[in-house]
Amino acid sequence: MSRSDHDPSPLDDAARAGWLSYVGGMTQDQIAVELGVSRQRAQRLVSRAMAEGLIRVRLDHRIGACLRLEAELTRRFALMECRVAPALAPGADPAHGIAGVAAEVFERVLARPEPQVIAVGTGRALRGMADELQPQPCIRHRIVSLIGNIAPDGSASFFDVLMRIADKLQAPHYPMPVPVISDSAEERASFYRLRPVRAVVDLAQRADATFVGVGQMGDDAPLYKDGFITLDELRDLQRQGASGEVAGNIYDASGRYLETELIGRMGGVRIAPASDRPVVGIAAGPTKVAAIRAALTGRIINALVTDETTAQALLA
Amino acid sequence: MSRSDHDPSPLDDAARAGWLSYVGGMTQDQIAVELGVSRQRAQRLVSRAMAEGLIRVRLDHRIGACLRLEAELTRRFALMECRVAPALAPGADPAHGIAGVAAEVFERVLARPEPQVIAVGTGRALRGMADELQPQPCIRHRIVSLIGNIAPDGSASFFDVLMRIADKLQAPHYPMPVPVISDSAEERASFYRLRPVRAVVDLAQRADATFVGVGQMGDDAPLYKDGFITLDELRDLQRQGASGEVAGNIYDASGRYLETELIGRMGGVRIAPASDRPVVGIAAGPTKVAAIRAALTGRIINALVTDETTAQALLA
DNA sequence: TCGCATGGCGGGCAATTGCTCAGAGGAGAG
DNA sequence: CTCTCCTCTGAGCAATTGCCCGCCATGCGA
Repeated sequence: MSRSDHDPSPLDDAARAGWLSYVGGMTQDQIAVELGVSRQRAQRLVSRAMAEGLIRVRLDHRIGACLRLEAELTRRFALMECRVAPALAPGADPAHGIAGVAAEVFERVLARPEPQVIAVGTGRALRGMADELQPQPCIRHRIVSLIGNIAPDGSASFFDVLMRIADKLQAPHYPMPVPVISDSAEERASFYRLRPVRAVVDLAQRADATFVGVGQMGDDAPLYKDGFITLDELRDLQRQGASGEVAGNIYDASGRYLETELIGRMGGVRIAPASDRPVVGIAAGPTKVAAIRAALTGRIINALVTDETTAQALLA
Repeated sequence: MSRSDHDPSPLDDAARAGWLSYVGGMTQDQIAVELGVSRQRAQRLVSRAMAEGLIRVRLDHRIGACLRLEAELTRRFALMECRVAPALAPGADPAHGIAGVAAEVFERVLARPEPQVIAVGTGRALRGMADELQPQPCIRHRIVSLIGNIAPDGSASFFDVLMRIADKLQAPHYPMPVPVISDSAEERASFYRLRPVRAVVDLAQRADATFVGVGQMGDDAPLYKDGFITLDELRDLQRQGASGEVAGNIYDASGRYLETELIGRMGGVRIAPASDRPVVGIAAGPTKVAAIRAALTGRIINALVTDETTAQALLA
């Protein structure tokens, strides 16, 4: 087959190989012949296409067991929406399985006819969701960040969820220009006094839908592991009953926000409990069960995307 | 792993196996262990999940060569929209490759904020698109058929595109209660005089977007092969310069509708040329090149989803 | 109750895929 | 100009997958 076109991007070849493999169902030998390369190169291209996330896989069948868990969680915690992804292998990254399902929930919000303001947090699960989103122009919606992404060392973008989502949707987006943790409550307040900051905070607080990860406050709490707080500070929070964290706000086992000097310096927008608009928690994994349950109990989140294993633990 | 749930649907197991395989990336041996079945059964379940269409694969990367073809087609035929899917193996079903791409275009129409009336034709390509659509509730839109689906022998649903789409979208839908071919022009006219029929026809004619297949009029024309017209009638049409067919209306090489006694009996809604709203032709394959080019030339369709090979032929 | 058709199940084998390893080629520093 | 480092390449091999075949259970008619 004469493929006379000059393919400048190396990803083009990968995409083409992935297309032939996944859509065309061709064997790697056939792909190699079609593309005029060696079998090994074809295999590398296909594997690259997968690794680069060029290929998006969705399952159209809702499994009965998951539907039952969704119904039970919805009833028990009076949720506005709930999605349970099938269990993956016990050792696998729990964020991976729920990413696609979370993306479907997000896309449903995008499908609403009215222009939406959508607030997003950060974290591994949100990042996974962003990667699974189907690219589509949605310029009528606005995406706003609930939390700054400036790390203690000044570097940006740990998991830059906002930019990735806005990029896929070509939507206007509003980063939160505030440090995750300021040096003092005064510094935080001075940020919040700035007019542009206030505008973003206002937008976030009146979001039509909110998507957040849920952080746990055990000994390997993300806040501590990512260097936002010290071990001493973590221990102190644990002593005060910290159970979880949503958008940089820490709450106890009943889902009530804690108030400490440290928390007074944290930059995230505080989500008002018991919102009448969906606040979707996206989280799974055995370590997060307590944090998720607390957030559900306190109605900090009123919708949930999780996996089967976590759902069972939440109901146990 | 104790999976104590009773899975009533056999598809549930297939879906779970497919999930573990495609999302979890597990080997069939691991899946077998996880599900507590033999390796062979796991393999059968995974293969079943694929065969039943439970798994939807999309590619997120637009290949440069295809983008160039899209740009050139758009320019040459003054198209409102154009998408070119990468080439598949020469022998493969051309409808398969373009189905996913067509579904993306359709979904973009669904994403419009205003309630849309979407008209659809029939055929293999449309059917493929329907299968690739992502299920999502879109009750604000209406789907209307351009053409009846009553075969000469009275059986319904050759490729019942309308129902499949409406089913996935839970959208109101309007079938066209008219035979594909009536026995006489008078019979056709009497159908069209019925108020419910008129209502559907009106709706179809003012659709905000239209999706149609393109039929060719060679010796193996679908109209003839599916038994809607006889060989003699086909020959007669060919003599009169029939080049293609869209929604049961036949046109010549310059894309002008033909008028014959036979055509006067055909039940499809005639699409007005040069519409100011998108009329998307979904078609690919070497046999269809002439029919597509004619439809483009006559501006019966003003948007196109096709594959690389066909695109090259159209531009040659 | 028996015989036969049907359909699912596991065993085994051939095809396909993924991975590792040694070597080639190219860019950049000295 | 040469050396080194780094990446990419192709070969070979082990793991994985797909498929065919004989077997068994179940259901239906005689």
